[in-house]
Amino acid sequence: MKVATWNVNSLKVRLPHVLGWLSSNQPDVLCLQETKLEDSLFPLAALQQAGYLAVFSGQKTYNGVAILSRVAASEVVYNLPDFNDEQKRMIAATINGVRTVCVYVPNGQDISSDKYQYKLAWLAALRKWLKNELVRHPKLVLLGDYNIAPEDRDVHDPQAWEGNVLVSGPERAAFHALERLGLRDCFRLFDQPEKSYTWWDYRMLAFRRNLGLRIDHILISGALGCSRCNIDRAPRKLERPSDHAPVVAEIAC
DNA sequence: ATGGCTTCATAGTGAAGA
Repeated sequence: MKVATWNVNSLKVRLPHVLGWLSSNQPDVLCLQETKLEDSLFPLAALQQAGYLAVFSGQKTYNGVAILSRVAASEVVYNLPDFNDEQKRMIAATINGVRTVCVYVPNGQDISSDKYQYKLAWLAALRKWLKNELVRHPKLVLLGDYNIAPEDRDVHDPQAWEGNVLVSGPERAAFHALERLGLRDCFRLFDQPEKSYTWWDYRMLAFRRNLGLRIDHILISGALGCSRCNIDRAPRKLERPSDHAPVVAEIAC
């Protein structure tokens, strides 16, 4: 099963890119983040025409997540249970017998801000919920924009980023706590090119200079295997791109 | 260079992202 995750930074603006990417790559599942669309505006018809069904949880202006799939999704959960959250950042569904969890982890803005505390609380709630979810669904994949670069090699300039959100100790500890639930980072199961990133700032010609971070990830539970995982930089080269690139993995039961 | 883009809300600028 080919699965992918992509922070599209507005599905309204990026719909042509998404449709083009689906057509060229033919994934079984594509998780989207930052759709920035109310549910009533979700482009179901256009996606259906491309051969995909969708479940989604969106809001105006910010956040919003969706799971596109060739076959129907079941047992859909919207938002983290037991975590009071206005922001639409999680959707989970079972597809082909695999529990598929799509997340848009808070950015955190700055380690001194309330948003950083919200980010850490959100990650703790995610971990707590996943621990139970893994008991009920041993075959589980967690895809999304984690807004965490797990290691220094995931950062173009670790010194410049030191002390910043996305790389701080507590955020990385939260990522490794997910790994301690038995989840494995598909990307690091294989030899990968050095300086592999999934996000590049729109400013400073960052993409052209490859000044990026690897913050979008696909984690799989122990009951699943992975035969391939890569970052697709192609959509980042298009006109009016998202600032994130898709991550793709081939997983098997 | 505490930002050099981009999106979205708006109707001239400001928040937020990462």
